Amino acid sequence: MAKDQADISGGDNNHAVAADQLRAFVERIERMNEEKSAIVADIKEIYAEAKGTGFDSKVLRKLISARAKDVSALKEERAIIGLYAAALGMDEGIFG
Amino acid sequence: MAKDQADISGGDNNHAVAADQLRAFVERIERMNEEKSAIVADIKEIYAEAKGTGFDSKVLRKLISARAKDVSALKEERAIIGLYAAALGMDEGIFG
Amino acid sequence: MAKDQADISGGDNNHAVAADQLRAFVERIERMNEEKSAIVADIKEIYAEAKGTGFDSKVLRKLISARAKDVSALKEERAIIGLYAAALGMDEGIFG
Amino acid sequence: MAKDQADISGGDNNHAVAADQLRAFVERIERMNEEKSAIVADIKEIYAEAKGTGFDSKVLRKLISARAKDVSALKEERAIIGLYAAALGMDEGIFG
DNA sequence: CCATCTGCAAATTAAC
DNA sequence: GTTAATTTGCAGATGG
Repeated sequence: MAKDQADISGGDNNHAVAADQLRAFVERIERMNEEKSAIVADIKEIYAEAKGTGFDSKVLRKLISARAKDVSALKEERAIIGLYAAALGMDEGIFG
Repeated sequence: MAKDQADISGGDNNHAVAADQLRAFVERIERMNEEKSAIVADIKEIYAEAKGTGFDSKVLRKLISARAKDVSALKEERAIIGLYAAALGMDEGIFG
Repeated sequence: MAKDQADISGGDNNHAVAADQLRAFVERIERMNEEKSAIVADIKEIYAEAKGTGFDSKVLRKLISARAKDVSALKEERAIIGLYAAALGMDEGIFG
Repeated sequence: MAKDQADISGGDNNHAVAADQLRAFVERIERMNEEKSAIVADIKEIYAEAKGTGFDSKVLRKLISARAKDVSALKEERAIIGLYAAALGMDEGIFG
């Protein structure tokens, strides 16, 4: 077995070490997943609060996703310009 | 207009108030969305680190999602797929 | 068991009927999947041909996806306008 | 310019030729993309029909994707997950 | 409350 | 082999 390879195949003395490593990774990921779930719950709450204040949450969602898309659309546009510039042998740097 | 209803339509000065409220909600949600993205990126990093240590990240994901689910529900699902497979004369052993 | 429910649970005489139905659905889907794969392969071929003619396939892909996005962006825009119109109690029909 | 290179940059009359070629490639690809979309829609319809007949479409999807894969690879994967689960002291029964 | 549907995340797949 | 892109699958949200 390569030395940079975790051993979980059992039978020999590296077993425990790999199991501990595995457990550590699993715990870290599960901890982060919990944090993520908490944030998702918070976001849901804010939408509910907005709804209670009279805002249509569907419209609000569209608005926010539209704003997010504007940003990614801008990046996309620059990427396309860069590609065409490269295709034409231009210096892409001039676009910032 | 009901007093608990945000004003986003009228022709009076409540416009500004509703607009401020809306802006506040949008900012709060976008802030939380950024936090969520950061966490998702962190999780991705941990998987990468685990992979670098020799663990199979695909297997790791399946393991973690299995831990998040109810054991009896998992067994139940497998049993149903097994029934379908049997109806087709497939090797039922392959499901897990 | 409800009469509109496929029986794959075994043991009784509806077993064979449901198995035949299941097999038919599986075969239809797998047939369509094959067609889809053939089309995907064809598309790949066209890109290769374009590349052989001197076109940068990466640029070509960007061009085509940008054209596709223009169409969906228009639909999205109309959907948003419709939502706002509805929120304001307007007749959406006037937008076409 | 090499003679097998499409001209999308020069200042001469080959412009028109390259533009026509490009247009032709774009049209062919977009045509195929439409066909692909039609097939995808058809597949979706079949799943809906199967669901209407009482089959669980989620299970059906898993079944079909399993059929598309190599059986020994699937068994191998399950065995590895079992090893990981054992390292964590989980109930391995849910994987096998 | 269920069933449909959109939107997001993950897994596969292709390109380099 | 590794990153990037497409596609599939899932979960959450909305409307009946």
